[in-house]
Amino acid sequence: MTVAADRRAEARGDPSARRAHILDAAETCFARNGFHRTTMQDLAREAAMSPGNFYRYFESKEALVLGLVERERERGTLLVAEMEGSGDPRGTLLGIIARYFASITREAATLRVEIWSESTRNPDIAAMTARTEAESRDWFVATLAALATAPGCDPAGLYALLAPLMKGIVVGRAALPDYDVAAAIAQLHALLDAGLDGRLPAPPLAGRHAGR
Amino acid sequence: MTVAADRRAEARGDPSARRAHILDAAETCFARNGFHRTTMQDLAREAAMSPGNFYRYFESKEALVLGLVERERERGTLLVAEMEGSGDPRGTLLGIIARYFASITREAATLRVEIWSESTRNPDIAAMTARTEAESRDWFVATLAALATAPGCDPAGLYALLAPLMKGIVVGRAALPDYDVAAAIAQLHALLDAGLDGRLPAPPLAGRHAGR
Amino acid sequence: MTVAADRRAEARGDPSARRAHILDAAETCFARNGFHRTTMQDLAREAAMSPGNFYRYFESKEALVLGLVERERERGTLLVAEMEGSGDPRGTLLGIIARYFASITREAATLRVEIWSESTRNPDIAAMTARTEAESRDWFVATLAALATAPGCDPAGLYALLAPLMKGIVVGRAALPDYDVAAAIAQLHALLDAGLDGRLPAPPLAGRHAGR
Amino acid sequence: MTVAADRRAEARGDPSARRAHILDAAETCFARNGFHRTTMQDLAREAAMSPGNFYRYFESKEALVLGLVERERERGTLLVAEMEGSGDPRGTLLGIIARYFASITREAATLRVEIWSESTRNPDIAAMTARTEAESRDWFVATLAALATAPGCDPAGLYALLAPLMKGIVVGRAALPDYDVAAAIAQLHALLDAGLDGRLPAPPLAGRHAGR
DNA sequence: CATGAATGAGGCTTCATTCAT
DNA sequence: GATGAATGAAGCCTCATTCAT
Repeated sequence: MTVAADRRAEARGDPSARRAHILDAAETCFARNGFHRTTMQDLAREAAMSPGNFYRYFESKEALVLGLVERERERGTLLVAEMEGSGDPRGTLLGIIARYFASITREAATLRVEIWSESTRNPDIAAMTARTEAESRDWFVATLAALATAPGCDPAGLYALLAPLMKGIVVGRAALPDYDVAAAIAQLHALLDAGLDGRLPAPPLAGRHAGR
Repeated sequence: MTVAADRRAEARGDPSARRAHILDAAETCFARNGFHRTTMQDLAREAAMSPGNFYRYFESKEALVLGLVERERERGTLLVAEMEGSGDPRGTLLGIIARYFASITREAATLRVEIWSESTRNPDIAAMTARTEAESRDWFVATLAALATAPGCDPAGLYALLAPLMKGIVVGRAALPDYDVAAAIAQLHALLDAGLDGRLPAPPLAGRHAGR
Repeated sequence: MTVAADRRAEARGDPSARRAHILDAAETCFARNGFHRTTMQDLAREAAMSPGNFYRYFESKEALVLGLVERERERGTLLVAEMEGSGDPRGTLLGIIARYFASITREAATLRVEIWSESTRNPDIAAMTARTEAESRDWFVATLAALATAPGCDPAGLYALLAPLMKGIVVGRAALPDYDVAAAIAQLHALLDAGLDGRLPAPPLAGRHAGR
Repeated sequence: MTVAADRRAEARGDPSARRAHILDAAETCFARNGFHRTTMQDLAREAAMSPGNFYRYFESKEALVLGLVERERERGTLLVAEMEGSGDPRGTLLGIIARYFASITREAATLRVEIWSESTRNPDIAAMTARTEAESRDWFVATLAALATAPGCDPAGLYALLAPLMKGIVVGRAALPDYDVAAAIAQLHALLDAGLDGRLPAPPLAGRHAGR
């Protein structure tokens, strides 16, 4: 299919393709300049579309961020489902970590931090972020439990370690130009192995089950 | 200096007290509503000061964030110096972690994420953040080395684990309403102990040297 | 023509039926929300028609108001002609007054005020309004003259009283939620009777001839 | 006082002078082009003021209309109070009618119709219009009662005639270029005299007391 | 003929910054 | 020094109108 045909197909009818196209542009712009420094004009230029047209697909500029977060969540779900089909649980786990935290581009990391920041101001985004986090935790804990190689492994406890670790790596990637992601990931892998092997000491007191 | 004297100094022209007062207001406002949603009018109200007056002490609204980050860095340096005087290195380490990551309020965490986000847009803030991070790392590595209880302890490697972990805890505190900070901190403490005892496996490959 | 046939004619291309259908929708929308607060999308929804289609029948949104005023004028002419066939001049007069001023709905009154307001901005509408007014005056004066029961009756003078009175009743109906139309109409009827009976004093000076 | 000094006095402090200045500009613009066709830029030009500055004195563009209506109401109250001091009730009555309905400029009439039209859309303006109407009615009825020269005079009934008559004259003045205000006013005066003399027949049925 | 997606000018409003007092 | 009224450049969004299908 030619590019022109592709454009026409996109331009015609299919609203979800249109939405996706807009979200692509928003992703690019927000990652590049941040939500607050991106104007609807910037977006229009990036999406090769008039400003007014956005509002046929999204209620407001804020709704674009929400759409972005939602799409990211769906993509995660899809990716997991896809990789789980491979029948290699450990590979899937490492793959997910790699995809979402290790080999993340600086722009993507920046966008992630931006979204966490918006989460603290916008209830809708906060809700979507919480949902993503909950789904992520459920999957991780289940997967860690399945991969545990020793009875001493505490999947929930391990996730309580992994989750902030992964988030912190994203922050480092975004905010520190010289951040050594590889080193952090190597440490994370070693930690993961140790955890699955039951070689990580449980914390002394209660509180070993993460979150609510 | 008494509080009254302090107030008087502030009421009259002591520029550094004035700056501090303004930064206090900025901290409050930015933590409450975020940088982009705080207007100079908000700031003026919070600081009980005319909007025009800010510009005698700070170049611009952006400079306020920079001032905030700088002050935070100085405060960290001061706090460390103070606590190290106690002659209890382990207590100092745990105290610093508690002060900056464990017992952080939600507002403070939010502000921290906000600043990380701004770091990705504003080179001055990025530089200041990088400097803070470098100083933090140096101190942590030195302190971990001093506290190591076994030859297998790898201070730099341990820091490569602790640093993102702590950042991630801040993100969780800020972006997830139900985040269980206590559980994460308990895990961190256990990890720290294990690390200092050399019970954490080093990552297989190198990667412990900074680089990109 | 049956309703079904009418619908079919409308569904197919009969342009004048199409125009009427559009004007119906415009009347509904403008009465409900006013000219300036009605969007072409609102109109499209009301008329069950695409926005673009309006422009095949009317030049612009403004032209719709003009069309509305014109239709209203024609309807008035028709109604008068119809009622005059009854051979009851007095009944016709009272009927017209009732139809146009007494039993007017609030929405209709609102629309009338809206149109007067637009008259002051749009020359085309002003011209149409003036024409309607002129025809109305001619008919009223002629009818009053025919109904006069005493030589002292001054039809033109009486109309100079009736015309603003009727307009004012419409304004009251539109702008004052608690306006008592019935009371005003009762007064108007009494006034009309008195005028036809020559019991109304002529104004001292001239001034009964139009002109500015 | 020089114009420059005047400008300075106006520019300095006094917010109510500033509000008045803005309302003057709004009155001019709204009368000239109507509320919906006047942009904040137009207003800014007319008021020799930047667009942003309006919002220090009025919440929104709509609030300007409300301010205008309110000021008009207050002016009416003031004017009445002033004229009543003259000790000539009949002169006061005729003066008020002249001032507000007879010698009204076309622009003023246009603005009045515009406001009636807005009344049907904006509850705040509707409330203010209703209040003005109520005060107007109270004063008219009291004044008519005081001026009645015969026991047969029905002040409330007379007002139910006068009120729409006056409104209708305003509509005519605004919407009909050739409207003969003088003739209408002459009729109104004659009607008023007849009413005060008890020479107007009461309407047959009840309903002789206007509105609620 | 009809559609409805798309356009893009322009409206209202906000807010960082300035400057006369 | 300090004030706070004023500025004016954008920013988000709406909506009459067009035009490819």
